[in-house]
Amino acid sequence: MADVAERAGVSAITVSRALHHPDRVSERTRAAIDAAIAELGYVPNLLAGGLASTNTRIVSMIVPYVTHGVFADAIQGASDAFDDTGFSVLLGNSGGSPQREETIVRNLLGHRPAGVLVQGANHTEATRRILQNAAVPVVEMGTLPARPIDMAVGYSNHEAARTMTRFLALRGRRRIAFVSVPPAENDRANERLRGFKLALEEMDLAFFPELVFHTRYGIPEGREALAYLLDRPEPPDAVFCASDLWAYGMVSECARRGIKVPDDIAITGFNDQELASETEPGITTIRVPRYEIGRVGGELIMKRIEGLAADKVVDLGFKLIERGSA
Amino acid sequence: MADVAERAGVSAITVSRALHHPDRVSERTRAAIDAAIAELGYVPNLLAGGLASTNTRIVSMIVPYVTHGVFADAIQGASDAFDDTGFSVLLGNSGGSPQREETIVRNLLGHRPAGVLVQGANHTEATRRILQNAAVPVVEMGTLPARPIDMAVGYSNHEAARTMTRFLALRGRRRIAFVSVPPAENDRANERLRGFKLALEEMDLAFFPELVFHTRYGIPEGREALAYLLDRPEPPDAVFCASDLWAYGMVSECARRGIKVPDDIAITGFNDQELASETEPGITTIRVPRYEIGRVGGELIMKRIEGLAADKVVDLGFKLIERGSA
DNA sequence: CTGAAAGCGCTAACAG
DNA sequence: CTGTTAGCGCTTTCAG
Repeated sequence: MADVAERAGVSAITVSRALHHPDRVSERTRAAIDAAIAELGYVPNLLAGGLASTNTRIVSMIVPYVTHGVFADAIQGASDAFDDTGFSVLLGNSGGSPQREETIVRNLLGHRPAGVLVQGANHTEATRRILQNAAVPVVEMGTLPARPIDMAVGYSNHEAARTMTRFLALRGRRRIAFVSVPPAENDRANERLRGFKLALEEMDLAFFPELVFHTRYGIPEGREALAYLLDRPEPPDAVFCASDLWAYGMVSECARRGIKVPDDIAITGFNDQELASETEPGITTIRVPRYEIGRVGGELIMKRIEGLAADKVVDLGFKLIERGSA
Repeated sequence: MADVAERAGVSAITVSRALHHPDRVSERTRAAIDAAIAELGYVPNLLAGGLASTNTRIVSMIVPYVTHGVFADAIQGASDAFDDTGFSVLLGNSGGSPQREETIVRNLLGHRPAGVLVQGANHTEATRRILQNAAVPVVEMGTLPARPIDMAVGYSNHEAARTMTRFLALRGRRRIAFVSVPPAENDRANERLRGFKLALEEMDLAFFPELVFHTRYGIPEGREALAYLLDRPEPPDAVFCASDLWAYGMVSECARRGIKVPDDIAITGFNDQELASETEPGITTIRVPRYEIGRVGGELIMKRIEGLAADKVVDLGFKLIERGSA
């Protein structure tokens, strides 16, 4: 910056001002500075700027996996929200472990981000404390936490699961299976299970522990889940899948086995990914605002950075998409 | 850090050493410092550290889209490569535009990353210059550029497309259609088209401009492409899809229309995404090292940061996966 | 509209 | 093994 200043015949602070508040600098000096910057290929050192101003253009974002379509969409949403603001996303992925999340949060906060976006509300107590003390806007994404760290944007996994389960019950289903990841790992999964159980209770249906199947994400895993469930002494007449991938595997496996969906068995998904409309019949599922969660999360952060008031908890809702598999 | 030093009864530099070179500090003072850090909840300011040492633990990564599975895998790979190193990924997404990429590169370099990972080799001249002058390791991912900026990791899109096209020709296909994004946008697409044309020539087959279809990524777009191609006066006997999504749409559309794959028409994909094995018949496609590209890219950066020699260009190869659709 | 001085929080280099 | 000094490149504050 000193070089630029010298070449433009001004002091460093004037260069700084030309960069951040072009209107506070005369047109002539600004032109000279711009020319000098271009000639020298000057790239401002954001570390120095951030240090001096205690004020960066970094937003940290922590997700469990980048490869899971739901989170990739959220990252894209946040990234888009920062378009043309000069803000960038500093990414961390926790692999779904609150312990790793804590390590990552600690590390990412070292970069003094202007805000933090974090997936879910399942944090260690230390993570909560650290984030609260960080004195930057924090958005928890994807759920509506009872006790938000700061802000949150998402939808109610509990209500979504409840809605879907009631839908199945109202269609006359009596033995509803539940397929999910191990709930200990994952607060979304927990919420969905709670909503599922509540709906069963409300509809006077029994909960069958032997019809609960935990597995990893994936289409083949859906097939395995179906095989397992059909092997029970009393198989289910419906399956609530907590992800479309499993539902896809099941519907395609049913086609292969000649099992009629939804006549013989109803199958529902979750997330409404691109796949969900590709089976025959299409998968009845819950559409969630994957991209919008990241986008609105980013916007909430930006609002607060600009000193504006921002909502504490934004419920983006969900939608039951009926396609034929239930 | 001053507070920590005071509380531990040492100077700031000793705290710094305890953090970065624990073995250069006596066990007692280290314990005292660790205690002080824990009590105070001290989070080191990486901006100050980076400024003082001209040495950050940030690696910038620029991809066209986060939501495209291929790039999401690469991000995950790079992120995993940095596990337990304290390095983080600073993400930029260009939307596929070299012009936007230039803006992003400029911005991300301001954070003085220790390395840069960038998708593809299709950059503006200014981007090339800026990256070369940045004096940090740079890895171009996903292609094997003729004129790499610094390092590269990927596979030959040209050879992959050529291999697949020859495969179709050897199976007796004569009128091979080509479905891709508009090539101007995208160097991978360009490379694939070149490989496709070369193979046609080698196999004494004609290239039919009317059998080239450009569209966006997506399953429905695959269906549209198929409809278009079947509507030609002389329809193709094979379709080379530059992405599995289109191939998926086509194979499922063929099933719907009662067209026999591969007897009536052969269909091939590219990337080997999860979908590719889900159609009936499965999609014959090119498996590319999506995750490994990010992973190895990250490792190359790390090697160079550690002062080790690193390969200039790493060819991770590709593999033709034969599944039945061709 | 422009500048001088001071300092952001840390680490390199040198000393002891 | 520990400390002192100086300075990284920028912005804040206060002047002019």
